[in-house]
Amino acid sequence: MDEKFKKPYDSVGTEPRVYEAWEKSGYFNPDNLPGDRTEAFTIVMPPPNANGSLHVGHALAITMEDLMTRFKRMQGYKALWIPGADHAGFETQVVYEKKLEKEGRSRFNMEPEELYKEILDFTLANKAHMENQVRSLGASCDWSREKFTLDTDVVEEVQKTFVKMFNDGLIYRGKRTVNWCSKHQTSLSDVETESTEEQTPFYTFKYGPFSIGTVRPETKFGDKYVVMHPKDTRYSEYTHGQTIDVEWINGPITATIIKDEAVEMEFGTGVMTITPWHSQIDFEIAERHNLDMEQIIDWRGKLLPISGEFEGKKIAEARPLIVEKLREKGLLVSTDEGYKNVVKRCYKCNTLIEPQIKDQWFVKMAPLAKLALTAVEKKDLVFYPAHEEKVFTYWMENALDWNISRQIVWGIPIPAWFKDGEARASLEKPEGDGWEKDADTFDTWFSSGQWPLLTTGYPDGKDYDTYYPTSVMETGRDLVFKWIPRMVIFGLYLGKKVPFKDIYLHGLVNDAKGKKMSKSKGNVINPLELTEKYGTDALRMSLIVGNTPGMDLAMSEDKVKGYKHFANKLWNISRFIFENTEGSEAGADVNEIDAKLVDELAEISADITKDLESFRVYLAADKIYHYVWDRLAAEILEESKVIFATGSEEAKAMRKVVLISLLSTSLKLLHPFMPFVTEEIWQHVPGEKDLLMVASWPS
RNA sequence: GCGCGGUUAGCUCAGUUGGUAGAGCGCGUCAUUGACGUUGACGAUGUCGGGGGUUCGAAUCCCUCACCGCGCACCA
Repeated sequence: MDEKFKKPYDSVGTEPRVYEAWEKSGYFNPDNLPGDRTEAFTIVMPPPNANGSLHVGHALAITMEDLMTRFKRMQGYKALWIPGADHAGFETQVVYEKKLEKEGRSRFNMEPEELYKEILDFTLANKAHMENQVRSLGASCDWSREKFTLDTDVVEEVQKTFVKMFNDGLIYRGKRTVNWCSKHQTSLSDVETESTEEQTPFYTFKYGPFSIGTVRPETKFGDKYVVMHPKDTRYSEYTHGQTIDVEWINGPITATIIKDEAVEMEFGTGVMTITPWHSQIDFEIAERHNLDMEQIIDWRGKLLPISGEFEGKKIAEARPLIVEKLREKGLLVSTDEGYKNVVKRCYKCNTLIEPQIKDQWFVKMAPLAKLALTAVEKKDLVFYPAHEEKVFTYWMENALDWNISRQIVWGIPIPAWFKDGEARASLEKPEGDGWEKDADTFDTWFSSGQWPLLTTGYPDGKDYDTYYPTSVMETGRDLVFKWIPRMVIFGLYLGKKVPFKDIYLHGLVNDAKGKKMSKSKGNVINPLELTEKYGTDALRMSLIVGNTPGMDLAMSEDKVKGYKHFANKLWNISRFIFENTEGSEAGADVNEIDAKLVDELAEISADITKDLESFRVYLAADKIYHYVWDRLAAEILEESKVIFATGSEEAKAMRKVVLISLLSTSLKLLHPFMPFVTEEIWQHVPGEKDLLMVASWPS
């Protein structure tokens, strides 16, 4: 028996050595796997954002994906797990801008090329760091197939997709309302904004013969349309298109009556004026009636000359002054301080989103969403937990056209060209003079939405036929309406098949008290500190056991500690077995009692297999844990002590054989969950030569 | 406002097709140098959120209410 079994299990000394052995074996790459393997099992790693360190949520994802891959690899599949990294356009640019800010710099004083170069260096350094963290979590992914969202071939394919969609009429250039962040100077998609309910004073002003309500007096300078419901009898004396002269903020204006059903008769006075440039609903009304639209607030969030004396003032500063002016003019009817309304903020900097009209590229969602809905109906997509299907369906049924233009440098350039109001999509500059390149980049989701295709070599790479569609998508629950639909849509549109069948969604990892981790609360747990202290296997078990899909997990250090004890328990079980079975090997005949022990474990193993195949990994892990501790250690080993002390030579010999068999099977069953300690012990099991990671699954 | 989830032991949570309530941690008593400084044995604590229904039987299925959490939202 090896001397090291006389000491407690040393995870720190073991893990890097074992990982190196795995990597050297080449088995992470399915092309090198032993045996005759025909069926593929593929997982694409949700590419972590290459702009920071891994958090516990990543550790959970890596663990889940790794255990699925290891299980299938042992079952004899061509198991492929493709790692990657995401440049994470806007996210990374925000991180980098904060860094610049600390250094007293600003991106607005930099040449775009210079900024791009700096962010690239920053990202690549983070990416390398992150990959090592993924390794330390035991990830058995095929590094030779790793992809980065800014790899040349990825960029090219993403751009081709844009051109194809443009030619298919699925992408259009449009002047439409966008979510504008005045701090970051870019438009944002709806999922990049956060809506919060806030208390804002609600003002009612006199507007000619009407009373109109608003929470945003600063947008009202150009309001020259007054809108009411066509069926509102209170205002039946006014007709659509009629003009009236009213006294307003900066003097008299001529207002036009508009009748539109978008107005709620019950709300306020049932009359409103509209600001099409700075409101989605107003924009829609204006479009229906072909009304003028005028910008009131500039891209920096300051008032334009139309505001007269308020020109150049920021909204927050101008609002009370405008209210005061209207009051002095006798136009303020009332102020409701307790009014609550929903405002949108930039999800990164919390700046109030200013709706603005801007020329952007939009993806026409309706026909694509329909593809996704059909796939759900046909059960081509299966959600774990099942109820997430409803969330997915809701989003697909209510999909708004998707703005994919971003006014930032950090991203994949949009291959589009403009000349005299004409817009073209093309990888090359169109023929003729005067074409100007679109300076915008794609929304990150436009590239990551194509990730299952791009990582498997769409459209004609060597892996594409074998590994697309992939088998499982494992990711966070919050991505069910952000990332999943986009992958499904691109998969169906480009690849003609759903990109994956099973969708496993894990919940959030919270702190021990169940509170969301955040830097400001100071309760963030660094996974690598836990692996140093308790071992990666212990961390992995603590993330899996009792963690049902879709449910949030409370992460307590005690739990991790408990599984460190378990790793050591397994270590000592092995020590006992190795000490008492010198010279024996599994495979010889056993008596009836011992055969029953083998059968018992075979039954448990079949049960665990079923759990794993049905994504009940939390049960599978718990079952093997209890077998090893409560059955193997507490009962079988104790009873073996008696046999070794007082039994016949024949009984002793048979018991030795069976103990090796039980240990060997237990190690296999535990391997997907606790790969390091099981692999380390496996190397000392008599008769086993190859790595445990490629041993065949017990049933 | 709409939607989704949760409510089970002190804490964190399991409970897969309805069949006399479970785990880990914590707590209490005792034992133990043992394959295990990280061990073992025994033990206590639950009207399974409230109410109603279906059923021979409900933590589990249906209805309803309450509270907690999350997501979405163009009522100015």
